[in-house]
Amino acid sequence: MQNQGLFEEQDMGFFTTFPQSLTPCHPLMASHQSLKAFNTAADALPHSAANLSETLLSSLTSHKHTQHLLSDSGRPQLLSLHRSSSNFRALGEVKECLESKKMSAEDHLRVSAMKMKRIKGRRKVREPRFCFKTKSDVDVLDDGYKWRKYGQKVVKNTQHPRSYYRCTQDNCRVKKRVERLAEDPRMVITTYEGRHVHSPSHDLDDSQPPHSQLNDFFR
DNA sequence: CGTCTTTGACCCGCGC
DNA sequence: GCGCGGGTCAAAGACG
Repeated sequence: MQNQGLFEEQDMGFFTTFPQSLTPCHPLMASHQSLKAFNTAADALPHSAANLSETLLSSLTSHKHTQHLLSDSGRPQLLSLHRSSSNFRALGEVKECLESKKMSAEDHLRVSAMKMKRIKGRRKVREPRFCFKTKSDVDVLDDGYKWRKYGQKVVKNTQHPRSYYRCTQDNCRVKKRVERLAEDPRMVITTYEGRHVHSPSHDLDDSQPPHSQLNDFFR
């Protein structure tokens, strides 16, 4: 999907909930799924929401990690309980959400897509964004990339400030926003904006996909 | 000394 | 036009 001229790309969100006990790999794995779904969904624009939902669901079910879990759905062989449970939960929520079409603000998963909007008189391009909700004590989850904080703001009607981070890599304009849910301060909402043009900054353990694949998440 | 965080100021879009 | 609120900038300080 391209931003051309006077268009503004609007929000596309993909929320999911992860297990309470997190290790560095979990947000990364989860973001893999989210991004895969996100990228596919983004490519689906400007199709209808129904088409998008189908595309999103098929993307999730076709993803190899998910497929592995699905094929073993009776008695899954899991490399990591946390990682796989997050995959499972994400997929389950997508299905539930899409089938019931109940996507309230309380849902842990939210899928939305809107058409491109023409902006008159100014050039405004918004990077693709996606976000997810995590139950965690720490605000900043280790997603393999290095971030520098460049701002903090108290958002109206919330008692917790929102933090703004930029990827420290040169020429990489990816940003992320971190805030705590007003209704449940244990939940951290992380919003990524843009796509990385490089690999994660530190190595991951053997159970992780190779860097080329990781890099592909944000391409 | 280099890097990162903090934080007040500033910018800009939007609603009234 | 004005005020509000979200997002960003940048100077100063903290830290290793």
